[in-house]
Amino acid sequence: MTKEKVTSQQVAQLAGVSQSAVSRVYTAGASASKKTTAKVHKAATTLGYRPNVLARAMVSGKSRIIGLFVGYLENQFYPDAIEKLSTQLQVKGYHVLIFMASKTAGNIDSVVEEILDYQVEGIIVASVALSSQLADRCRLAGVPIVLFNRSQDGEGLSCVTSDNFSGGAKAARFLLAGGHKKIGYIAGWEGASTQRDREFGFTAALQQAGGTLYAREVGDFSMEKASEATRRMFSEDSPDAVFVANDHMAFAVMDTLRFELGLRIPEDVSVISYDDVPAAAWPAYNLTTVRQCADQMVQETVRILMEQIHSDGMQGQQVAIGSPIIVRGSARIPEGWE
Amino acid sequence: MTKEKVTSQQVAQLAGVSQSAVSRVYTAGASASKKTTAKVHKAATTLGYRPNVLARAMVSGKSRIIGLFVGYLENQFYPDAIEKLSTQLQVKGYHVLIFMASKTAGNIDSVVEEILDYQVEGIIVASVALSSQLADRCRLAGVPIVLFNRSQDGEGLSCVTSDNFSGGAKAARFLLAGGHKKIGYIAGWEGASTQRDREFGFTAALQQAGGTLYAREVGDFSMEKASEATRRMFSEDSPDAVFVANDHMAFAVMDTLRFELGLRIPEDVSVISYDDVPAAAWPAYNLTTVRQCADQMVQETVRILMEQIHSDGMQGQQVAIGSPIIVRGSARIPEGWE
DNA sequence: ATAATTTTTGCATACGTATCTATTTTAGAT
DNA sequence: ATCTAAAATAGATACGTATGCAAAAATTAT
Repeated sequence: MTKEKVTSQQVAQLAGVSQSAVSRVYTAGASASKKTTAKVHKAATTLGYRPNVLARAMVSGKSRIIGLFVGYLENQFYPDAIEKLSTQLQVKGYHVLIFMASKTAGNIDSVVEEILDYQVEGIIVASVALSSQLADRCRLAGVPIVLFNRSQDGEGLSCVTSDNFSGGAKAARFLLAGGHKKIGYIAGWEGASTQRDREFGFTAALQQAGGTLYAREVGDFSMEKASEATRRMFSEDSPDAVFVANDHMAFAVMDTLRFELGLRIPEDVSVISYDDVPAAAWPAYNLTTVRQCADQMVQETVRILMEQIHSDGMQGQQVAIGSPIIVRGSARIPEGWE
Repeated sequence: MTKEKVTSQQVAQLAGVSQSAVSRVYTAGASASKKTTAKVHKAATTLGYRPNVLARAMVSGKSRIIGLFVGYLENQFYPDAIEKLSTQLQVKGYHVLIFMASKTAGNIDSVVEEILDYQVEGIIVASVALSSQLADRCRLAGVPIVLFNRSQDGEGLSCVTSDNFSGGAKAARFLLAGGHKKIGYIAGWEGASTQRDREFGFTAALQQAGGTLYAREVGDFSMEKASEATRRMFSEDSPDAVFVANDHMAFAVMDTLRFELGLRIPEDVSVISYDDVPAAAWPAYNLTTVRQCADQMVQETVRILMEQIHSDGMQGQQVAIGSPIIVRGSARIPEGWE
């Protein structure tokens, strides 16, 4: 490889100025006369010079890198979020270094260390739980963390979620208003705050209406396990409606209900879930679901992260974005539902 | 933020050795006695020291960063590939800095410049075409490029694709063997090599069998446009089979055929496509499709990239991975198909 | 025109690490 | 124990940039 590294030194020489002058031309808010700026720019373009971000990071302490720690991308919600996160951060001059938690030999701890090795200015953790030890480690290193789509009590960590509790409650009220009496729930992975809060909200609203959960199975946010959960739940005394903890599982649930158990949706059983990923709108599923507004969640995540980066010792912020129910055709629509 | 930066200098002091000794302990293949190594490790753990990747990058010229340039993540094939790419590179000690091409204000050129600013050791370009000017720019900077799921003639660029030509031909032969006479094609974005090669292979196999394309519409790899294309194609003299340039569009095509046009699949019309993304296996679609083996493609991509990084002035390599047809239920299965 | 400011500039240094060089220590051979 | 070869070490330097400081130039006020 023909490494031709153009440095500020070379530009300075060609432009007939000092290296520091070149640096100042490329540093926002530094003083440089119009004449020098012009000379430097001309020399820079002829040489094809661009500042080395890494060298800049060394001396300034600002790497312009955000570490993104993500568990898996199978659930469409995450690629969608990554795309939005990356795009928004790109606009602000930051870039995303991605770290997969999943199939790595190393455990979560070692991945966090790897992130810190890159001197990231902030970390976004999506769909992964962080030990308080790791959180402390980052705090000590002065690297702010924002949890995306997970909340965590007691750590003072910033997090952005949808309002899972009220979203779950909305799902319950929708099914109740539709006249359902035997309502089941297929849970996600029980270690997840999203799972917990959605279920709490759902059962709370059921109980408030004098109802109770008719059946419950666990699908672990996996399609395969959701299918199995569905088979168990509908082996006898089938529910007439089921709330699934996220869309990703709901697709498996619907497929199992229709193609294995021969049930019609929503005539025989109503299905409602959570997220509103793109596929939920596909006619094959036409899924009634509680929308998790990725745009707003991303926006808040970026906002908090920027605030934490630019101010010292910020308090953690917990944000929950409103989650509207999107009525489609997979669940019986209550009479006069506006 | 309480910035506590632990440096090799501090470790050296605590361990009672020189800074260069600390460096050598953390550098593979450098000489350090067992005693020193032990002392350094002890001091490092008490202080919580880890080498600064950026500083290391400065002097060694190795950033351990791979730039990933990606167009959009809506098509499930890409998140899947990203996950695999990131995981494999992570194992090799590299990490992925992601750049979205899509909704950025800046054009492709400026994004490539941004990538180079980070002194990446290599670039993977997924689903984006690169001007020869940009390719030259990277060559000049000594940064190897591998095109993922795109090929480009005449540039000497490395690329990894599936064997789109033979894959397209397989699709044609499958439909022909199924007795179809009126075969349509819904094309992807016509600037894409994948689109072109799949169509070439498909029509070549049709012609070899004495057949010809009955209808052709363009869907631009977008679900919405694919739906429109389907409506046009089936407005009169409907085909009895259709090859769709990728799964992502095929879902829209199937939904349109079933829910708008009231056609049964495969009884009224056979649908076959390309990629085999996870959703293709979902019972709602149960799509017969040509598999693009993401695992092998990723493996080859990483292999080529590593070769280019570790050897000077490598020739570009073009790899096409075999693409088997995955028979499911969306297209009539020929008699006696093995 | 001179003095008082402000702006611009070059020089030197620092960021945290790897690596070259010369020196010292250790091990091996006699 | 002495000499030789090998291994380990400390010191110095370099990577490419930003920035504090003092000097120089440009601007403004008198």
